[in-house]
Amino acid sequence: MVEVFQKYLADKMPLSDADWAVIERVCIIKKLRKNQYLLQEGDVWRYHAFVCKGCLRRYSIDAKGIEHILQFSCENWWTGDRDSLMNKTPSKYNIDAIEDSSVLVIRNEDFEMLCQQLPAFNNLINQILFRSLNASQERINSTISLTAEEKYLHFINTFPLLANRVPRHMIASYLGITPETLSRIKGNLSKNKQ
Amino acid sequence: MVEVFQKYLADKMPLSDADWAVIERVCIIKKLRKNQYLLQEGDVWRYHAFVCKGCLRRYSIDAKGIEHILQFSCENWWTGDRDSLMNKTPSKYNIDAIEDSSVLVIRNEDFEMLCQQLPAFNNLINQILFRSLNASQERINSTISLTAEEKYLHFINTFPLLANRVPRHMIASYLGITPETLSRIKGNLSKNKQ
DNA sequence: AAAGATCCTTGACAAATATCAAGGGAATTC
DNA sequence: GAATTCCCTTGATATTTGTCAAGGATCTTT
Repeated sequence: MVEVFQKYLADKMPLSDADWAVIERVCIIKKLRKNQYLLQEGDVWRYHAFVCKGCLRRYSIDAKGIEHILQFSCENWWTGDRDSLMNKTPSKYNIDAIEDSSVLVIRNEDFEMLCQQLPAFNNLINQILFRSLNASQERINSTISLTAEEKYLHFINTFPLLANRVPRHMIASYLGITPETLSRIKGNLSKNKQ
Repeated sequence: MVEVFQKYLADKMPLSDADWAVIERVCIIKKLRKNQYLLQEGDVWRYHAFVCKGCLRRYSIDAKGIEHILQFSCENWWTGDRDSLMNKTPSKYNIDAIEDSSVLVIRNEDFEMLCQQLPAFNNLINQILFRSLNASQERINSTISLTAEEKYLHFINTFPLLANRVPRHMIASYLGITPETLSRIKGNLSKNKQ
């Protein structure tokens, strides 16, 4: 499974055998069954996590017990809770597997060592941070400016494979609408397409 | 005006006279009048911008001509468009001043030089990035999980000074609701407080 | 000081979305 | 294979929010 990570890195940065040896040494593979937690609310998160296979979701549970999905992560995406990681505070989020998954995790101290020893790795991580931030800002923009229907269309255009892979009620949660509303939107779109 | 930036840096990292001399050399101060643009949609953004005095907002305009405010930035906050900056693409956003303001900008190539020459500066910038990302994620979470009233309460609790400083219709835009809805929410909250 | 522009609130009505309930089909578990 | 669970859709109704219009207060410009 670590080969997935190796290929991912090699696609994005120069990766010598020596570099890979340093990285491989600190990689830990976790296999998760469907519905199994990677992180539970209240725990302190201590890793950087890369999805080798499968799909995860990060969500919060509000005072009424309703789940709100903040993020999906499938192959080649990163997941975790940087706030808990950096501040060493209990996380407000849960991360669990939507299907059986394999996740590669690296402890934060090992990760920082990699960033110091391997400038190309550090640059890659900085780029990923930038892209994460930009994606977050773009998502805020679409969340405050689009109707529910526009949000759904934006989602299926942006993540077509994901849209066919996760349950509709989870997509609804991610979009901040109810499953019934999403069902009606899909019905309306089908009607108009004919 | 650059002293504001100097004090901000000194509060957050060790800052020798030599360090400050290197930084001061690449600082540019821009004075903006109320409503004057720092960035206009379609332009390519080329700076990192720090607000020394005043208040700015970053917003998009949708297909119907409606403004959606993504972010406010007042004293000691950073602003800009990293997507446009990094990809050298035309920005989808506008940034303008809500009141007369002074903004310190640094060209990206100078900024990168500072990050390379001054490790403490680089660390500070990384921390700021982390905090920006965490704040964005937290905002997405609250945007998909809270009612309009809860959003407003969250906003005035999180940014009490800002809430008294920017027009209500801009707060409504930032929260993704209409000014009329915000007015009714405020009225309801006043009624319930009695 | 007056005129004009902007901000904000309120009323009436419309539209979008949520809530609740029910039921059918598919997937999962035993 | 049967029972159970989960997923999804649909109908009816309630609630929240948006739209449009109007008017008063405040701020800005002349």
